Amino acid sequence: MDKITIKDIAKKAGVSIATVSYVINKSRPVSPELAARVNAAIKEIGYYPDTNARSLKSKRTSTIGLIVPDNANPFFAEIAKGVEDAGFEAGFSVILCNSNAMIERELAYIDLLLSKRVDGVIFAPTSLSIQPIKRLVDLGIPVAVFYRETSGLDVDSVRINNLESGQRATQYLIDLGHRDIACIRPLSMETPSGQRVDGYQRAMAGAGLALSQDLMPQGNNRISGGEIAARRLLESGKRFSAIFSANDAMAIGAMRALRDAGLRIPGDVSVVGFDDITLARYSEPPLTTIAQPKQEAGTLAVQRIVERIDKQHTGGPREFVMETTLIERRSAAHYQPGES
Amino acid sequence: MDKITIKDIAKKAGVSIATVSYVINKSRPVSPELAARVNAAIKEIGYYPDTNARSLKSKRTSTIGLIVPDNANPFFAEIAKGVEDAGFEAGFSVILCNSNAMIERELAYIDLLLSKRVDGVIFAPTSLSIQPIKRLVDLGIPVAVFYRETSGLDVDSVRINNLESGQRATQYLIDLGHRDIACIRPLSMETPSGQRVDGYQRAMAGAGLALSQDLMPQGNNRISGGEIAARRLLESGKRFSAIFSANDAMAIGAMRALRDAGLRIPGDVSVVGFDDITLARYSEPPLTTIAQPKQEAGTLAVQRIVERIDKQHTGGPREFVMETTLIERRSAAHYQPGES
DNA sequence: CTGTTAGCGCTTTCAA
DNA sequence: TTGAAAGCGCTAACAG
Repeated sequence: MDKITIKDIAKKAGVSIATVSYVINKSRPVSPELAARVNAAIKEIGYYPDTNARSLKSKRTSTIGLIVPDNANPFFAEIAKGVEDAGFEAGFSVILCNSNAMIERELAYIDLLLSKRVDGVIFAPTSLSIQPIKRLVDLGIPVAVFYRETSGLDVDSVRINNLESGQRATQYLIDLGHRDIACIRPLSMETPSGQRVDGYQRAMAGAGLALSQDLMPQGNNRISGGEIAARRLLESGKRFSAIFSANDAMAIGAMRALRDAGLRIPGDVSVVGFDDITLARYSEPPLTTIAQPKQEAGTLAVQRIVERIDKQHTGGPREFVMETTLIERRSAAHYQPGES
Repeated sequence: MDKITIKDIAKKAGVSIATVSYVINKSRPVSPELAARVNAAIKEIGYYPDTNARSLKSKRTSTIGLIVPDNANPFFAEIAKGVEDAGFEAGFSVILCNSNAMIERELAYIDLLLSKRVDGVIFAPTSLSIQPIKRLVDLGIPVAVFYRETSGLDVDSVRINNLESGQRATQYLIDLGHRDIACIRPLSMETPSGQRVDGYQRAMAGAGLALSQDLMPQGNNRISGGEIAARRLLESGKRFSAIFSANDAMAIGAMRALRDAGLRIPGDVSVVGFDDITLARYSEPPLTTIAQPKQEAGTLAVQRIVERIDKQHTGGPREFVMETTLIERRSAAHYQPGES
């Protein structure tokens, strides 16, 4: 049962291959009888048109590439899910590419996607470098990027307002009556989570609250980093009644360290995170945090890219800023004078 | 800057397109001078061979399809990661397909993958039906399946011994001195997690312990299902000092219900789960559970499939049974006489 | 309404 | 050592 082609079914149906093609694609009227014969043959032989051969002419592969740092990270897993789902809906397959946060691997995958002639690429970049994106743009491949500014390139971006959201989280704490608010920062400020810290600073300044380096320890963006940062905070001797953490993982680590030190949450110190990872809902106590749409981000990226593929959009770069939401759970409460 | 082809670079280098092809694929010796000219042209123009066109002749797409119920589920996310990683290593792209646990969507994706002429399919089926797999096998596409018996079809399977592992988990509890051991079951016994319950029963029988339907409530495989099941257990009035849950999610739900009822874990009741999901490490208390390799499963599936693609294996079905490991955390302890 | 045929970009005989 | 040319499976003029 070797490869069956359009020819086989043409012969079987007693028509020309052109006719077969036309009934398959409905790209030209075909008499009912012939159409019926063709369809019957297709069904009987079990024929699947070769989309690659088709692409050769049509210049369209109906395939998009998705490059993320790590699809096992729940955050990107959600995004990937959104992309896959919207892609399927729109008739596109998605090639899954993990960069493992290595720029060389991003580049390698881009070459591969280029060779596969994907119609577009959805990209969650690891670094600020525009090199990988530029490669794509220069070749005229539609690109959508997550959580980055478009930095002058003609690509679409889907992101949130990190600064504003960080500000809002902090303001929430301020509104709760907290004055001495610490902030657990990421290692680099040139990142999305770094901008959240800018938001923190802006909120503090807006409320006339003083900033202190001692109250802004850095962490590695993971649970362990949060633990260490919180311990550092405790050791500094500075008083604080609340913590805003630039991401949930560090917030959860911080809560653990706080509890280990005998502090109650939110009794002694309130904690607000950022991201709304799955764990946030199940942490002890459940974490109040800023949620950003993830599946929706994937969906939006697909829409943008399809618009470009279909030439519905040919203009310049577009930015789509998604709304974040503050999810109130149980790790933050009104300030109540006490120790610490 | 329109599509550039092998012709463009042939012209630029002043050679025939055949020569270009040969230097790209090193499929025939080419004089150093020509090779150099060609490579220079490729570099300068920025040429990427069209792998689809290539596939047309070579009958190989270097692409595999991965069908899972939901890549956002951490379990399948890990598997997908393993597949992607091993695939990249082996020179294969992977097309991500979520079936959303719907057999029609599995079928739809299979048709799509067939049309894309993928070299193989890695499949985590939703149902026991062999219909989807049969379609692939009949067309001679290499297939690897997760967590299912091969049921007579010529496919490879990568799985764990659920029965034995369930038995081991239960035996662990027995060895801890527990006699009255409950079991939270899935809705259907015709599933991998159902087999774990068979293992539970076997262990109980082996230890001469009686089974009771009251101690075997069903759950929907999610946290909520575990909560409800545990509550039912409590209401039954039957005494039990330990619970084996057919999966972690339900175990975590059960622990929550138990705590809400004022019971201490593992003081009053020990709990053992199955799967070792991420949450298990961070639950309160951290959950003792059976871990099954996930990324490794993905890697193994890719290996098997590549062996078939490369015709290194042409025999019949193969089963690869992976080892599970009992991860001792803090939700299970020695039996100590008390209430409940 | 239907069939013939020229490619799409590439690989690979077959000749030179 | 190199090139010409015949396809791979399909689409889409171009002719009937």
